[in-house]
Amino acid sequence: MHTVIHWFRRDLRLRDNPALAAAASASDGHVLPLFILDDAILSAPDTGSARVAFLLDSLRALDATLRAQGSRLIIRRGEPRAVLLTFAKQSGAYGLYFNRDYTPLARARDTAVEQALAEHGVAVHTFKEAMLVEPGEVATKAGTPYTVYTPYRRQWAMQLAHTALPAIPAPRLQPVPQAIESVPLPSLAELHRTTDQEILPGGEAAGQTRLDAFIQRHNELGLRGYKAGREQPALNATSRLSAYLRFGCIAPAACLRAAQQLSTQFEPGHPAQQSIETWIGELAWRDFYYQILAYFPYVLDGAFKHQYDALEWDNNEQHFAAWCAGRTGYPIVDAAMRQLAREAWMHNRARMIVASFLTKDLLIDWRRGERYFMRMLIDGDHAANNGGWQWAAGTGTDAQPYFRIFNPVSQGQKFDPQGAYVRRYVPELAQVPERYIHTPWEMPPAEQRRANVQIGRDYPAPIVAHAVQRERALTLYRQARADDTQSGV
DNA sequence: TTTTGAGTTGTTCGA
DNA sequence: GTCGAACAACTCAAA
Repeated sequence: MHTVIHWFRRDLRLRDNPALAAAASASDGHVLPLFILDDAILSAPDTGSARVAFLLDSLRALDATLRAQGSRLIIRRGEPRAVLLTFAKQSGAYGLYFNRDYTPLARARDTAVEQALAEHGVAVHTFKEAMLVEPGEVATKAGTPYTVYTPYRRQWAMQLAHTALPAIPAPRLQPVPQAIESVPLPSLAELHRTTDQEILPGGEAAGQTRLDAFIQRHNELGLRGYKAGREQPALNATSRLSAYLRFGCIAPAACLRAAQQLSTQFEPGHPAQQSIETWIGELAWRDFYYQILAYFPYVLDGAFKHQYDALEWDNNEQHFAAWCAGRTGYPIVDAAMRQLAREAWMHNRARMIVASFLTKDLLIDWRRGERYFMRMLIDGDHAANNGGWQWAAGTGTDAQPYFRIFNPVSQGQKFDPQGAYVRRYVPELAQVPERYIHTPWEMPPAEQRRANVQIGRDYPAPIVAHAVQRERALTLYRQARADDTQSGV
């Protein structure tokens, strides 16, 4: 026997999978494809049902693809280290292959696994897959990790410029011996979960189809029009690949390759080039925040800039509940929160608006919002979610954001000018005239009657006054900085 | 070592 | 309505 194990984790695909390809070539296709349902993750408060549903769907798709070529996905349940030890012993595998993960918990888990298996004579091989440029591959001249995006991005691009990204085909795998047991893939209900959220179809084929469509679309809804279209949450002008990237249904390398390939079809200086660059920048942001988390794991518990741990939040529970429910009285905020509840996904512009609103208007601790997002989002990713929230809260890596307090009215007017996004997700306001769509509380009573909505009854009046809260937030942040200077940290 | 330029995504005020 | 300046001071990265 010369069997090896490929441990699927966040790489639920066959193509462009370096660990899987290496496992197949080392074993002449005698690969045992394994996924471990880890109860610690499944029952974590951060783990929402939408994400579990997407995971299960992706696992089903993976199993179907494997079966089509005579193999199958082996499912086990339990603590990964113990499961892998038993599984390696039972199967007689001499090697374990997996792609690297970078969150603190994942790294601790993987180190323990490597150690335990090495002690039992199983060689462990790990690969770069989830990131395009790993921590350590770029550093400042001083040898420190980058904490500012722009210079990071420059180096990141230089690094990639002399890295080949050849497509890795799906390997041919030999059938898994009958004797190898697998637990059946549980349903969502069997995991004691339900969701009424509209979940995207999981799996490699669905992800690839989505990427192809985004690359090929010729109007402002595709990659070539991304730079302009991406700013309007009412348009489906983003790739919406986040969940597929989150679970590795699509490879970041495949995304970059597709973008670079499209770029060759346009002259330098063509407007499409800017769109392509902007979108590649999003892949760089992803790596940037992974890298920040890898080097500064404390960001999961507190502010990247320590002085902002001292912020004295209001943390008003009723305000938090209203924010979650999409009943703040600010239409763009409420539309976004209802999109999240309905679709387990939110447009990126909208994420910034609601995050700014929670922290700067409601003065609620960004970690409350971070946790809620993690629970609700189909693409919830610890690194990216944390980075986004810290950015919005002004506690993160960005250098000068203290005055960047979004005005929920002007953001709405700027990025949802006709109110199409608001009308789609806040049906109470569907008939409100354009003039009032982002300020419904200013509608005279007669106008409210015509629009079939009474503010304060059918739709809330604003729960806070933006101008007042903005000043309070500025004072709060000023205070935290002043305290910090005084304490001499 | 010291210095210099710059920092994802904004808002408001006053001319 | 449009436009430019102001909004703290600080830290990072590189020369």
